[in-house]
Amino acid sequence: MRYSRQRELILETLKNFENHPTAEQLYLRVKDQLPTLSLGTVYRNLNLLVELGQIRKVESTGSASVRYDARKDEHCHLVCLSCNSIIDIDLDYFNSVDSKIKDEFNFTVTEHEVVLKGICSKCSSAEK
Amino acid sequence: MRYSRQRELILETLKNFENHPTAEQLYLRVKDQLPTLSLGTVYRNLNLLVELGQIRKVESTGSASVRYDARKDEHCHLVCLSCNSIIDIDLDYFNSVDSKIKDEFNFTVTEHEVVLKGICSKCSSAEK
DNA sequence: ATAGCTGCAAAATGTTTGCGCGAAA
DNA sequence: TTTCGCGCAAACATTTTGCAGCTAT
Repeated sequence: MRYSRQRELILETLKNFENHPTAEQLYLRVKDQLPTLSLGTVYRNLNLLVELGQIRKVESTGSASVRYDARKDEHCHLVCLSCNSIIDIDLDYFNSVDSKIKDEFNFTVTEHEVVLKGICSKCSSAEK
Repeated sequence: MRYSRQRELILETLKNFENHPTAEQLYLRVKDQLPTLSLGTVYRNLNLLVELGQIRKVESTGSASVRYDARKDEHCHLVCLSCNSIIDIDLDYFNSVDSKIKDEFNFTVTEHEVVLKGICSKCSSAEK
């Protein structure tokens, strides 16, 4: 794979993102530093980076578009139904589940997509 | 809500589906019995039934489109990466997780979206 | 020099919606 | 008779793709 400034900036910007942005949000922010950037390039590079295992997709967030996550390791997401923020949490809880599923269903788990939805602490204190 | 033959057939057909069909797949099958049916109606009714809690959406399956599930209660899905079949399993594993998350993050979990991907027993025996 | 990557625009895909008609109450 | 739901088609939103030119190697 050849170097490209676009890809470098896309990855860099994703890493520095406070949230888990959509392709569009990422596009807008990278565009500030590289105004000729096109949205197609963002999609192409995000797909590439996912294939390379350098970033991850976050699905099931309720939003229409896929969100991206610069964390490489598998983890869970808490999605706040009120403010739509996403909190990352570790996944140790599920280590035991895989072998149980292997025993019971003879199904070999290789990937976990876990999204728990609810109300975050900020929203639950604000909501009274 | 007013009765409609379309909605009745859509729900009925979903219940009898062997898989977890997409809106399109459901549309094609219901159309056999009601050839004037339109795809828009299928979407409208599926959304309605989800709101009423009579069916569920299955997201994160890797497929581009949402799949629907006639099971009303929360449960987990095992998605086979080889044959794309989806297996339903119960979710007792996670009951303990919610309170842990409440303690640790003060986040109140109300919905679980859990998809575990891997290789099903049929595919793992076929694949050698 | 020559792949490979980009920008652009068009296409593809999945889902929603406005409208006028027909059907349920 | 009065709504509500339908069929149809157009609109919409997101993502992918073909192509011609530019850029890293």
